[in-house]
Amino acid sequence: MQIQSLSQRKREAVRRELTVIAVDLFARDGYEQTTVDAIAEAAGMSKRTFFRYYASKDDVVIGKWQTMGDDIVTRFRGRAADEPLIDALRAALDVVVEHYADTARQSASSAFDRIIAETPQLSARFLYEVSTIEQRLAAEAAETRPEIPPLRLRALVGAVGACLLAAMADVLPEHPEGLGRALDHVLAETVVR
Amino acid sequence: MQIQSLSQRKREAVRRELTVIAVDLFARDGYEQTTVDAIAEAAGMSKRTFFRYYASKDDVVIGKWQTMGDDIVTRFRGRAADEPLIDALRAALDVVVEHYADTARQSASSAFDRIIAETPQLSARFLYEVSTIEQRLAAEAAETRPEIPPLRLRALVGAVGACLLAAMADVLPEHPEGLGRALDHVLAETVVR
DNA sequence: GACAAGAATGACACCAAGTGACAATCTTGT
DNA sequence: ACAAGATTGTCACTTGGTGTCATTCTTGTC
Repeated sequence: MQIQSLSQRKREAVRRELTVIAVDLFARDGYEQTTVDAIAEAAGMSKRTFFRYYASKDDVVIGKWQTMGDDIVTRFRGRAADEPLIDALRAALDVVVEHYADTARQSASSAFDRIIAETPQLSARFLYEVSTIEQRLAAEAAETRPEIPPLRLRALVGAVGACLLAAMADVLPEHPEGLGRALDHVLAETVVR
Repeated sequence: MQIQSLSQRKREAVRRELTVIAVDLFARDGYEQTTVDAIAEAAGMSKRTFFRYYASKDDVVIGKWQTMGDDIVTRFRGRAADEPLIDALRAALDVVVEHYADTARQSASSAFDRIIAETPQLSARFLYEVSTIEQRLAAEAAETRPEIPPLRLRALVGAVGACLLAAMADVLPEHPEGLGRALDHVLAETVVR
């Protein structure tokens, strides 16, 4: 099963390299202080070429959450339609839980998160990505569970998302591996089944 | 009780005028298509002066939610500490409910909302403002209700916020006056008391 | 291995959002 | 009327981002 062409794979490699370089600079000098010119120069390319790999400076940092969103939606789609909605959503969010449980990329991941948290512009973009994921999940759920009214659907998905964000804020800085447990706990505590 | 100085009041008047002019242009030509130069010219001032009244183009549209946030936090602060947290939050959100129930400024308000909804950049900023309000509410609640752990606090506030957003999306386009009822309904349905 | 088609790159000019600095003008209280 | 302080305009500048076009690489093919 060959999904990606060779050129696409190369493109992904360049994007990854660009991300590493950029995040390094962001961590060292701050996001706003780091110009796209500086990133491009550090990566040995022109500013114009940088923008052919990333549509904006934001995307370098936010990209991770776009792919995470795709994975979450995909996993949600794999759940049975007769499973209680909360459980299906919780299962889909294992994508995030597993991501943070992976100790290998832990330091890299926390660098991303710190940059996002420190930069209002990026925090806003991040919340927008989250809300996009929620919308996709709600749309998906509307098809598989037509008996649930849209308002209830949106609220439930949003509430579960809020629990994830709360758990992340509470747990990630100290013990990221405890995210799953924290999420289960807070979910049971605040969202009606 | 004179809180505002005369010059501050004048400043507010200019800001309001600027907002009206800008939102008109946004509604007519689109947010991104409308340059700050165009707004400033329409208002008879230089671009530089525009930026002395609003720190960014976004703020013209988002400003409403900043003051709304202040009002929500203020009203929350006025609730008794022994009131169940959900009820206190719900009461604070009456600021929003009342805002949309006011038929007078209804068309103006929906113009704002449409511009925000149509512009990803503004949607992101809007979500950021909402999360700022939630953080303020959580911080406030942490003081008055020290017995509730921070994680639970954040999750509850976030879940209530998600219900508000869901209710707004569901109800505002057709019957904005029904926001309060819809919020009560969805809140009872999805958030654990 | 040469060669043509197509993709990736660089260079350059351009636009729009902000910002800093400074001089000019307008409001004030006296 | 006048001095002090605030408001404004002008101008130059930085930065993110885009359109265009010529140049250079990659390719698959013969």
